[in-house]
Amino acid sequence: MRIGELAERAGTTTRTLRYYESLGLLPARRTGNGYRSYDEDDLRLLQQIRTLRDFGFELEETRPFVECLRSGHPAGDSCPASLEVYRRKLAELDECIGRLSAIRERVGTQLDQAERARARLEAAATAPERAPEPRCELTPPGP
Amino acid sequence: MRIGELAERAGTTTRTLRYYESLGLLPARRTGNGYRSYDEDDLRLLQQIRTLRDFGFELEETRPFVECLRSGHPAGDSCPASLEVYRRKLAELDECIGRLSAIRERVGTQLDQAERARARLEAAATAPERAPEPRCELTPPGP
DNA sequence: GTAGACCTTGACCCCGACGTCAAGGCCAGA
DNA sequence: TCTGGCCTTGACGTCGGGGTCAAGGTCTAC
Repeated sequence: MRIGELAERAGTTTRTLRYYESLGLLPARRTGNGYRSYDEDDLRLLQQIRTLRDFGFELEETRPFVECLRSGHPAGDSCPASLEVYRRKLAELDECIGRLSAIRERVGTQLDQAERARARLEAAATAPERAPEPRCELTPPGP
Repeated sequence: MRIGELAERAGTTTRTLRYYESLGLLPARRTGNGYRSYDEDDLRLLQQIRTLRDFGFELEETRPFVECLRSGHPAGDSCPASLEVYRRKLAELDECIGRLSAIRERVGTQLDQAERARARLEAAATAPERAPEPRCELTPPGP
């Protein structure tokens, strides 16, 4: 199948497939006229990539899974390297959730205090204290 | 005081202050020779901005707090607009934490299954199911 | 008068994962 | 033959929050 069909079947765009190819993540064979040519196995690789991306994996982190599938394993996570990525991701998720929860706590406290201050029609205290270094990206997915 | 001193006292850089000025977030007066000139109030505004940024607020989200302080209120969160931002942020945090927790769950499950499959020396099942649309940025803060 | 420590604006660079042209090649149907 | 729909490569834009020059102006101390 050609690039347009693969993109459609995987629910993505041709631009994305060319980008993956440029990373060496999903190389394509070529037909006589230079068109990219894909088969059902490529679709499976692509689905693996998209699935992991939906889980918040970076593209580079999907590479072990793709390699694993390509080397004949039945699932992308049948290989040790993939399991290692899973574990790293779990740790990352835990840390991120922990940070966000701590911030949530502090923001909630600030809101409570500020609301009470307004309710009492009193001047609020000074600015909130400086947090040590809590940064996880919070921005929701772009349009 | 001039830009260098303000930057140092706030623990940031002159570049950052010029950037904030370009956004209209922290405008500066000018002395005769064109140098930027700041006072203690500007330091307070800047501290408010940095504090909120440490909480993961985007710069635009700090604007209501800064406006609030500039209009004479004792704290940046003394104004309704600021409280509104607090509430939005709380909702955002809750959603983000929820998403990440759900993903954590799924990744954990995947890992368990894959590990058990390997332990049994059996082939794992097919690729993990497609998640609906769970994207929070997970990347840790840059260096 | 001159070093050097500050300041000015302008411009380009970074990250990730693509989106969005632009200019042109290939192929099928009417 | 021509139109329209695919495909190709290449190059630039996006977003946030600044970093990092470069070329030059200003002030203070010696």
